[in-house]
Amino acid sequence: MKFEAVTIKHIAQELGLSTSTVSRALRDSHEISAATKKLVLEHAKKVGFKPNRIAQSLKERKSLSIGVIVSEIANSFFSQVINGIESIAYSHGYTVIIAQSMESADRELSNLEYLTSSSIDGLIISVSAETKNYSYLKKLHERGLPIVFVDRAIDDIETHKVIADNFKGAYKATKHLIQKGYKRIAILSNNSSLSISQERLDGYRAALQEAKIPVKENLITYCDHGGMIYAEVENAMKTLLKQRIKPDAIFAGSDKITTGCLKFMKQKNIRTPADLALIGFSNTDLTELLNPPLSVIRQPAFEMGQASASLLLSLIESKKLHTKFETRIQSTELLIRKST
Amino acid sequence: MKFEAVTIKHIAQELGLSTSTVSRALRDSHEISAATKKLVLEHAKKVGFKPNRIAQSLKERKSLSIGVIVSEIANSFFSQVINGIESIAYSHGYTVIIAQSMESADRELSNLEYLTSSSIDGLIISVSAETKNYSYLKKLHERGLPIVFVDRAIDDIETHKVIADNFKGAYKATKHLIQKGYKRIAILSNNSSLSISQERLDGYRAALQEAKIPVKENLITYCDHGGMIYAEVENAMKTLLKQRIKPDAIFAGSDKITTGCLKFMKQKNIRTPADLALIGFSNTDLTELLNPPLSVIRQPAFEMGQASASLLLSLIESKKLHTKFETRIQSTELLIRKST
DNA sequence: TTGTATGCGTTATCAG
DNA sequence: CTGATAACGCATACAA
Repeated sequence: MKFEAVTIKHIAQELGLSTSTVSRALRDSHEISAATKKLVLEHAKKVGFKPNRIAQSLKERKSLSIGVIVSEIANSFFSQVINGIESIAYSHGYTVIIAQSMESADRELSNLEYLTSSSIDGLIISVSAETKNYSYLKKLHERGLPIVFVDRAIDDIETHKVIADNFKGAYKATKHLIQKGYKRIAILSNNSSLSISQERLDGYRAALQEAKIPVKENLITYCDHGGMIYAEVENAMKTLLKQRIKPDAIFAGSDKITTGCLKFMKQKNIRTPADLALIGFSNTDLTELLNPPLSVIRQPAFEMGQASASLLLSLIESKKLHTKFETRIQSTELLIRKST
Repeated sequence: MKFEAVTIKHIAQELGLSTSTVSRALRDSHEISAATKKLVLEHAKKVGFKPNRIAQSLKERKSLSIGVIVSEIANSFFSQVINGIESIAYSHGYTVIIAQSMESADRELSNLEYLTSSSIDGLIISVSAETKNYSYLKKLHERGLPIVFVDRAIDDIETHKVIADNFKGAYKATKHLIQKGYKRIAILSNNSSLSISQERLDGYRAALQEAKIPVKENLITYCDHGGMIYAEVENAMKTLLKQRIKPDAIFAGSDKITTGCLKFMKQKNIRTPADLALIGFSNTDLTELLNPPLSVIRQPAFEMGQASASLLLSLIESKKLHTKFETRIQSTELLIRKST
């Protein structure tokens, strides 16, 4: 900050003490007399002293701050995750530094370099859909940076991963559609290189196979940026609807894809479920207000954020980030609503 | 970060140079020979040198980071604002530190104290609905901390304020309801101590007065936490609907209040606009997908975030934060949709 | 063109 | 119990 802040030195001068005495008094050291402590503490409060965290960080080699990289803040799933992270971090005296990759591997890398130039104690990341080369991230981890993955993880890096049960979510959603009598269930998947996409596809396939419905490859489409670009969804839908035998139900593989589908269907005047059934991942609470309300798979985003932050803080404090590695899975709920 | 990072000192030793030479070479100083520069730069790249931002901050007395305090991250309006802020900050090499007040004055103060302990170069804040005492904020500003208000400002503090045209937005929305023939238009306002609430109420009153419709105080209700607590909205709605002469239209004064109203009406099976018309502030794109689509007043949240960040950065760089003070108003759009 | 010394604010070590 | 001093990593005024 530009403005003149009160430092330990000022207090020391004004009180005729040494900086070390003041420092110790402020930290409530046992080797300082009660009288001096009282004097220093009262004066410090009076002049509004706040220890300079930057100087503390430099000395202690930690910053009491954690970095968070998500694909997009203005995405209800991620904003809820961040909310959870912030709530835990706040209660432990940590600052949260936010960056967004906008699904770009370049931006992700640049954010990574920036955040890790000795200014964060740990990192929570949901990798971008575009990321193929994670050697930099891996190197950071090997060099000792505590990392926790949330939602989108990299299997190669052995650390905590906080992921919803994507397989089960997708399985249940698909099964639900099957039970409703739908036979030609198409899926608009997120980028195929993401682990969550694979898990969701697996769940989708499993449900179909269980019902002895053949998995048709032409009913599987991909939105490489997770629907962040509406045209992706539009193209996928158009392709699907152009086929000789059209799908009778759609399974949307991400939050943005779900809203994209809704938008598309609205535009084309395709009613759900009458003309085409729709189900998808979604974390916005407005889906229940639609008419008819939309059944969705909701991820426990807030809780996932909280879990990631707790795990990260424990990694930071224990410093044993390679020894006890575990994956936490939190379950996803399928919210069945009238429409689908 | 815990792991051993490469410092200037290491490079200097390995190259048999002094730290100052290395430092200057890295900063491309003109007083360093091309040969040395090349040597240093190449070696630095090879060993993956990243300047320690904490040390730089301590030295330069600035941190290249800005603090952001909003009431709640997982609120579409604010997450869009943050998105805008981050996009500008990123392109200027600044880090964004996020904190949320959850509409609590206490949390706001504690966040403020934390962020300003010499670790941010400037602050963008949307004050909490609960905040009455802003003396701490004012003191910070007087002591030289660059501040920009976004959406919710404090008039007393003379600095940039990025605010949508709330008066016009509310005026247009109310006028629209009047033109549709509604006569008993109720308003669910945000906390009355917020400037935006007053502006919106003024717009509401102006439209009514222009149409010679008397302003009835019993049609004006307040949700003190801006609808963050659903019970607030529920109570307000129940109160309104219990009156002898019920309102025929509702004007919701914030994002959360709007969704709260939608939820309430859904629960009680009150159709809009058939039973009760609804219009409100909202920044979620799902409102257009409702059936019928909901007319809303949308704030240019992303742009407001961008504007705040630009203004803040100019304040930080010019350092003349008290000399040229101005308020930027960005207009709000009223999205007229089928339903209302 | 390069090196030496100093300080940013804090804490820790070592004396006193 | 308290004080002087060094150190964290970097940048710069001052010497050379």
